[in-house]
Amino acid sequence: MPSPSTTPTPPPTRKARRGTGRVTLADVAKRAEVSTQTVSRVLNTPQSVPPATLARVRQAIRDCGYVPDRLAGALASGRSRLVAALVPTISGPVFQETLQALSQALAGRGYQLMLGESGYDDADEEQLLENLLSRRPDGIVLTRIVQSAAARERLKATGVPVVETWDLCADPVDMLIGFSHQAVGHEVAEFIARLGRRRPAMVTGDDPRAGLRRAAFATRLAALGLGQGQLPTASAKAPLTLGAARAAFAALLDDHPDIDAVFCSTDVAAWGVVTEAQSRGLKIPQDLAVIGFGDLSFAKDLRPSLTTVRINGTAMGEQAAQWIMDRAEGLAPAARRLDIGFTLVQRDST
Amino acid sequence: MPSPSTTPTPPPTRKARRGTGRVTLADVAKRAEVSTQTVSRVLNTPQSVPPATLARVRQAIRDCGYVPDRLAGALASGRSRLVAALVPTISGPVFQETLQALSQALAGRGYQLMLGESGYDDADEEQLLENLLSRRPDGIVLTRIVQSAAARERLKATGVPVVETWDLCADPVDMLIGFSHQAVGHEVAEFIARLGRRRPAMVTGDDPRAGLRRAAFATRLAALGLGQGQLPTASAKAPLTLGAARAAFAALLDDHPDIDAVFCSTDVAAWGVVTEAQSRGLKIPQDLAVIGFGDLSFAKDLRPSLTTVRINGTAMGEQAAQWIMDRAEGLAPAARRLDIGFTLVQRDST
DNA sequence: CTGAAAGCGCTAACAT
DNA sequence: ATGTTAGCGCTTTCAG
Repeated sequence: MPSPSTTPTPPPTRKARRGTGRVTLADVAKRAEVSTQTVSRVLNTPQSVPPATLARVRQAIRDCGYVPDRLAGALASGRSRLVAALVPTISGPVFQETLQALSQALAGRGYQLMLGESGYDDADEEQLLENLLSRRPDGIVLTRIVQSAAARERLKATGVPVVETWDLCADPVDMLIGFSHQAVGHEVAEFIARLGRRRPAMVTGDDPRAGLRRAAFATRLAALGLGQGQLPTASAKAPLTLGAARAAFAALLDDHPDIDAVFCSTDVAAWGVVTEAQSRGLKIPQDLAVIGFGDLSFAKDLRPSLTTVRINGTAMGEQAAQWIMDRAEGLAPAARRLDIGFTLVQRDST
Repeated sequence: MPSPSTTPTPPPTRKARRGTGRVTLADVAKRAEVSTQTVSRVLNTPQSVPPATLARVRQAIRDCGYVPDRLAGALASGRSRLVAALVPTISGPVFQETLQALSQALAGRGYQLMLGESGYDDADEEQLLENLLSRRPDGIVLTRIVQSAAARERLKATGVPVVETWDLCADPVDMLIGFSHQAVGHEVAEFIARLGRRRPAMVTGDDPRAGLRRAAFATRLAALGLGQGQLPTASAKAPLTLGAARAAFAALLDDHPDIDAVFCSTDVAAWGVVTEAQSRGLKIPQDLAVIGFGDLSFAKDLRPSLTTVRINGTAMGEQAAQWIMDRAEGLAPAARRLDIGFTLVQRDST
């Protein structure tokens, strides 16, 4: 069948690619009888378009089933509205509050979260960061301090807004929100002294920050004259599971049956300690005081309810999102730093 | 200081934007004295470049500190290597295994995960999907069946590979991997009958799939002549927390003190039931049989260890990643469908 | 095996 | 208030 007088398909030029077949801005523009620029304005700065045009263009958008290509938009504008978050592990409950707050704060303003899993191992950190950087995120949120010097330099060089969280340090890459793990260790040691316990111990995962808390805890205990030199410690691979914590504590108890207080590196570990202790007929808190870390959602509902160190993960997530979006939109002054502290929540396990 | 004879900055042309100042392919190409094309080949198809050139270009890449812009690459190639995952909530433990498996399988082949949180509410589903689609992902993984008809049509129209997980249905959008929630309900009902329990109940979150399990459970119980008509049920907002489950079960027990078996919509709920029951002096399993759902990592280490329905979340995540990457690379035949089933794991709580 | 040209879909900059 | 032009940084296509 011969085609009508109009030529719907342009005569194929020498080489070059033809479009992907998707509906583009140009299609919408044609339909609404405006320029692509106007359609773009309707999408990005609707207040700069008069109501009549606005309505017409929006109708055209709907008619075409147009979905904007933000990849192309990002390339053209230099803003991806993508934010990368790096967590040691997705399945650990510790950073979930932070992640959730981050994700929600971002989604509310049209940003999208990319998730990267680094493991507790430093080896792949650089590789992973480079992968994320190649996606041109408007910001990167790290749930720890960047370890590798090369990675730190790389990050500084690119100039992406970076927020390090869940820790404090003297020389952050860029922005920093967290608390002092040493201070936690000290405060828990003093708390145990106040309880009158004499033979404290620790059950911990092998991640670096738990190590920081342990060291500070041990030092302050020694200063207070508690324990006998070496702090009895059961260590297991992070992230600790209920079963791993139970097993670790069981072994610890076999070696040191006279322990009367345990500081745990996470609430999950504390839960394991409580479970194991109870199964051996130990009374908590009478025979054994148990202190967790994180104040995860289950801590207050455990039997007995768990004394723990409350960390405001939500605040960190929200603040990180805020800082990054401010920077992306050119509002923020400079590097920022915030110590959000922590709270020792006293419950029935001590 | 006057500049030397060469002109490092080209004279600014009329309008137009100048580069972003970042190192680009062209910079690397200049330094290695090859075309941009060759650099691109080194990055994407190194086997098509002779070793000598390869080495020279790679050196140039290192010297410049070049980080490829995959946003630009995605635009040019039509492949973003971005995969979107939609979960009801980040903080729920149920989908974590799936997410983690997905993330790892993707990362291993250079793909990146984008995370979207839909809530258990259907209202924002379309909005959220459209947001994700505008990022041009190479695939979308959903941890449930798409509810809204409009969203289903939209997804089908775009042609993005879609994997629906954690459920089965007659008419999937595209690919499907999951199990039958009805079958779970039936099997648990029969199991309870075999245990000889006469007064079963349910503690459940208010999400649709838990509802499916409950309905099937209730129907089969009735068929088996168990219970007295209405199935005693405590329902609370999903995702259930330890505390919410405790409270819900406490209320249920007040109304129905003679309950002798409880099927819970998640292991967390079961944990709450166990905790509340024990705090009231009930013996498990003697006085009360408790059955969970999910076989989360803590289930086997609870006291008593928890009988539960094991779901292989890792398999779903890995398979979803595989299917999507295969499709993105043009390998896969067509829509696919897989029932991965489930296993009733019998432990000490029954 | 290597390069030149064209263009992916969009937005910034300049014009009107 | 709206249109025109020139790219963003990369890959595809085609030619040597």
